[in-house]
Order: sequence, then structure tokens, then C-alpha cells
Amino acid sequence: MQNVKKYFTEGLIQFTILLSLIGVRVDVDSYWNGYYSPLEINEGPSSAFIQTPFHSLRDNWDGYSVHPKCPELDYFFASRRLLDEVRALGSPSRFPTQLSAWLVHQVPDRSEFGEPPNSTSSSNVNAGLSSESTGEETNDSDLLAEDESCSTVSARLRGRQEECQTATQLSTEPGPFPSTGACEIPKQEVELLNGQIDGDEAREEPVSLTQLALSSALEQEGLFTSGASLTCPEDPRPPAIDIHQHWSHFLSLPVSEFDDLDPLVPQQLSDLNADISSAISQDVSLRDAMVTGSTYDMIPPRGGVRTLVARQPRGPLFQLESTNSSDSSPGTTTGLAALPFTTVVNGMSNGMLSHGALGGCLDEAVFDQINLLGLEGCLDNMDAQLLGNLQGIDPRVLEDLDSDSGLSLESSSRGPTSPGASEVSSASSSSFCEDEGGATGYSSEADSLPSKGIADYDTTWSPVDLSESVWHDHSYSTPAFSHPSATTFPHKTIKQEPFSDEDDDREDYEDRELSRDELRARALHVPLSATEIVSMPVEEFLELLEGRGLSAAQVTLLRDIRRRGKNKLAAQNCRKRKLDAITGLQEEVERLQAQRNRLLRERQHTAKALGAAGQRMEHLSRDVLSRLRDDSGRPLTPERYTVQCGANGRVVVQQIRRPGVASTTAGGKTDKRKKEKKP
DNA sequence: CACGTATGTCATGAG
DNA sequence: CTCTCATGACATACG
Repeated sequence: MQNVKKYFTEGLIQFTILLSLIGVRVDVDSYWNGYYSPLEINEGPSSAFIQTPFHSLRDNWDGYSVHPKCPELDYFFASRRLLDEVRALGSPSRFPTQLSAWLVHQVPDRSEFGEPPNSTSSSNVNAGLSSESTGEETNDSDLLAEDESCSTVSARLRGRQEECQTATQLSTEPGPFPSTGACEIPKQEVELLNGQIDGDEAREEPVSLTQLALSSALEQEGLFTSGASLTCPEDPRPPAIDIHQHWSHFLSLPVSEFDDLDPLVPQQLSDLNADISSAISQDVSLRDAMVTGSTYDMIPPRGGVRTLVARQPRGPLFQLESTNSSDSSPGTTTGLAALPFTTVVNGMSNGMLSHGALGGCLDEAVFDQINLLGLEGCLDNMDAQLLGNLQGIDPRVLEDLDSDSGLSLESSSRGPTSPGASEVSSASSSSFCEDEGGATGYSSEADSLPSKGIADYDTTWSPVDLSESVWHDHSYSTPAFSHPSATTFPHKTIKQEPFSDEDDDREDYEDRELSRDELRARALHVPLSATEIVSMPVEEFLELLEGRGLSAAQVTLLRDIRRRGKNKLAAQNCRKRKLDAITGLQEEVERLQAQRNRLLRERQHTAKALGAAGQRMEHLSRDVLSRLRDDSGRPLTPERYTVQCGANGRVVVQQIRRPGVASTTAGGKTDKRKKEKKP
């Protein structure tokens, strides 16, 4: 009997929970106010969030003294707590919590319907809850994290319901109830419940509910439909627009139909999947557009977000740029200070270049330039053989210089013009030789400059400066500019590798490695490397320009070298920023895609749960109606009665209105029954 | 040879 | 005004 009442109570509670799930405020107070009114459910913390043993609640139930032996004790507490849960569910906006609450109640229901009861162990219950609430996606950490809050509430609800079940079991046990306080429920309430409630366990009841006990909920529905007749005059068929049918329709919707409930995500799952694919394709497009696989690889990092890592397309520069994103100080020489060293280290690590070999190349380059300038006399201690070899480079050097277009070669004839003016004048594809008839001239100057170059060198630059700077001046075409000390190491690892092991290519190597500006600088006997020219402070640079008695061509060249070097660094930084921005956007796209997938999984999970809730609610509604009796003692049929919630939150069993037939509200009916059975 | 990429350079604007 | 930086555009080298 107690099980019957418990079942009925839980059925009502679950029904109210289900009503709350669809946004209807549930108030069962009016239904139970005859038993223990007022139900101050909203007073104090909800029992769902208190881990108080139910034994302690027995003594503190709003002044009501409940006897521990009372068979209604479990029902009493269960109802109170479950009502608290219903109230705690609150607005429909907290749907996940509500859904979790419903899922919580699914578990004991299952245990009632054949699953092995484990309600006596809260740990077991909680364990079952975790597996229940998460469903088939328990291995999904995201969903677990998302459902953590819901699971917490669910666990509490489960705990409360477990207490109720425990109370039920304890109440059915023979002997004194193990409670500290005395509880007592009026006898008429027990009678009322005995008369009203029955269920599958009703076979335990002696007489009255046998017929109901013979059938399950669905069977009862058919039974009542066929044979039962209520005292209320009504048509045998429900109206077309029936709340119950409406609910049934709502609850009988397939899972996919519940997708429409989410206005924020109106698309169907199939569409969403298509969107995912499209998003992936867009991602790939972006990736392909911005970073081709020939140069970059998308490697999955630890965090799951792929990052761009350069495969050293032409040197370690982009590897440094792409990976060292933190070094994003725009254009600062300090930020780029590590470039030369990194380049050197990388080049050395590759084993493609030895310091000795590079030293030889540098020597050759130096001698080559010296030879070009006719400065052999200044370095008479150099290897004549090497110089002779280097002399063969001269024509090609000149050709290369001639072929260079867009050179901003400020001839001395134009005077020390501003960089812009010189660039405009040099915008044409005129060869360097042709333009450089003056101080910065190269080919023709090679022959005409020796004496002048020697003179300039002697007058403006010290031999020490020349030797040091020339030996270090190999890095203008490389991203290494900042640290002069690093110039002692080879800077050009990109193009050195193919030629480092072949002596025949040294000439080409040197020819390619030396930038045009460096060649010009050497032609003008500027012993400073481009790195030094670019990286030196502006004060020092100005002092250099003004204090050494440089010619106009030298000043112009120095300015251009500095300007171009600065601009080159700026361009590298700009491209680095662009690449970082692209990488960041790509990571953002991936992150959003992952979030979207997670939300889609959550939505799918919710839709499944909601569909199951709908089915459960339909069954529960029928079951509840089948367990109620009208004035004639006959069960209520879903065809003629519906369980609804009023605007005030009251749970009512409403008779289905039919045209021309007066109907009674369920609230009145409920109250009526209560009044009838609780005088 | 065409194409894509990397890099350097120039022009320009802003600080 | 000069210097520096950022950036688009263009040119060139290279695979």
C-alpha cells in the first residue's frame, strides 16, 4: 500500500516536473493542502540542495508531528521534497536543470520497473545518476563538463528521492520505525490515499483496487476507455483541440521535432552537419589560401589546435617568425636581435656549413670586392691566387647589377638628394652602371675608382674598420641586422647550403649573397656592414654621416642602405604579423568549430532527453489519470481528463471540454475530491 | 613556361 | 621637418 501511494505521489511529482519542463509553473499545494497545508515550499533552502538526512526532517516539518511509524511518512517527505525540486526548477530558462531533474526521476522509475533497486546506497545512486545523466556520451568530457551543474542538481534530486524511497522501505519494514521523532498522519489521509491510489503494487491491496492492479498504465487506459463511465456528463470523444492531446502531441513528437524548440538553433541537425562540413571546407580553403602545404604544415599541438609551423622554406627566418609569435615587437631592433644568432645556429646545426668554409667564402667576397675596387694594393698580403679567381667575377657582377631593376641607386651626380627623390629618379630600369657614373657607380667605377677608393678609404675609414666591417659584412640580404657581434658568424644559411660543399660555386655564392647595397657600399669604400648601418642608432648614424667627411655618394648610399634595411625589417615584421594574424584567425576558426560541434552534441543530447521526457510524460499523464477516481469511484480516462497546470502553478486534472457540455475544472475537481475525502 | 612563394624594395601615410 | 614604422603594391628569384 505504501508503494502504491509512493508510486502515485512520485507520479504526480514527476508529472509536475514534466510540466515545469515545458515551462508551466506547477503548484501542487492546492492538491495537498488538505494534508499538510500550508506547504511553505519556498521558505528556506530547498531540500534539493540540503544534504540533510531525512530523519532530521521528520522532526522539523513545519511544526507537524509525524509519527515515524506512519506509513505516509515517506510519501510525506517525498512529496515535500519533490515539490521543492519542482519549485527549485524555476523558470523554463533553466531547462537543462529541469531536464536533469527529470532524468533523475527516470532512474528510480526504472528501478521500479525492473531494474535492481540500489536506492539504499546513495553512492550507488549517484553513480547511476552520473551514467544516466550523461547518457551515451559519458566519455565526452565536454558534455560532462557542461552537464556538471545539471548533474549536481540531479544528484541532489536523486539523493532526495532516494531518501523518499528509503523512507518507503523503512516504513514498510515491520517493527518500530527508526526515527528519532514521532510522526503521525491523520487516518483519513491514509484512507484517502488508499482509496485514491493504486498501481502495479496494488495487488498487495486486499480488495478495492484489484481491477486496476491487473493492468498496467497503458492497459488501464484501454480499460477505462472501453468500460469506465464517469458521473460527469460528457461526450465520449474529446474535442479536437485538447490540451491533453496537445501535450500528447507535443510529447509524442520525435526527437528531431524538438529541435524546433530551440529558436536559437533553428537548423536541423542535417543542416548543421552540412554547415560543419562547409566550415571545414572553409577552414581548409583558408589554410590553403594562406599557408600552402609546400611551405607550412599543420601539426596538431597538444591542445588540439593546430598551429602553423614553418618548414624552413628558405631559411630559419620564418621558422622563427611563425613559432616565436611572442616576439611581436613591431620593428624593434631588439626584437629582431635574435635573428642573426638563430640563423647562424640553424645553419650550423644543419651541418651544411662550417665556419672555416664560410670564412673562406667571406675572404673571397672581401677580396672580390677589393679586387673590384682596385684595392689589391691595400691588401697585398692576400692570396694572389684567390684574388685572381675573384677577378673573374667582375663581369658577371656587373651584369647582375645591370639586370637589377628598380634600384634606388642614387648617383653622385644627383647629389645627396632625399631618398624619395633618388628613388623616383632610379625608378627606371636603367642599369646600375649607367646610373652610377658617379660615386656609387659600379662597373665603370670599378676602373675609375681605385685611386679614389683608396683615397677615400685612407681619408675616411681606418684600416681596422675596413677589415672588421668587410669581414662581417655578409648579412644584408638576411634578416639578421641587429647584433654586430653576431656578424662573426655566417648569416646566410639559406643559400649557402647548396654551395657550401662546392668550391666552384663559391663565386656564385658570394655573388648572390652580397646584396646590391653591400656591393655599392664596398664600391664606395664604406667599411660598415649593412647590418651595422641599419642597426646603429640614428644619432650615431647621423654622426657617422656628418663627422667622417663622407662624399655625397657615400652619404646617399648610407642613407639608402639604412632606409632599405629598415624597410626590409619592417616588411618582415609586417609579413610576420600578417602570418600571425592568419594563424590566429585559423585557430579561432578551429576553436569556434570545436565549440560548435560541442554545442551540437549537447543539443542532440538534449533533444534526445527531451524526446524521452515527452514520452515519459505522456505515459505518466495516462498513468496518473488512470489512478484517479471520479465521484463515482471510476478511474479517469485520458480521453476525458487531462492533467494540466494552471497559471498559478496549480496542478489540476481538467475535464476535457466538449461543445455544449458543461465541464468542471480539474482544480475544482481536485479540491472537490480532497474535500470529499478529507472532511 | 606558368605558377606560387619568399623576399626585397618603393611609395605612402601615420606617429 | 625628419625619422621610423606599417603596409600595400610591385619586382625578382626560386622551386
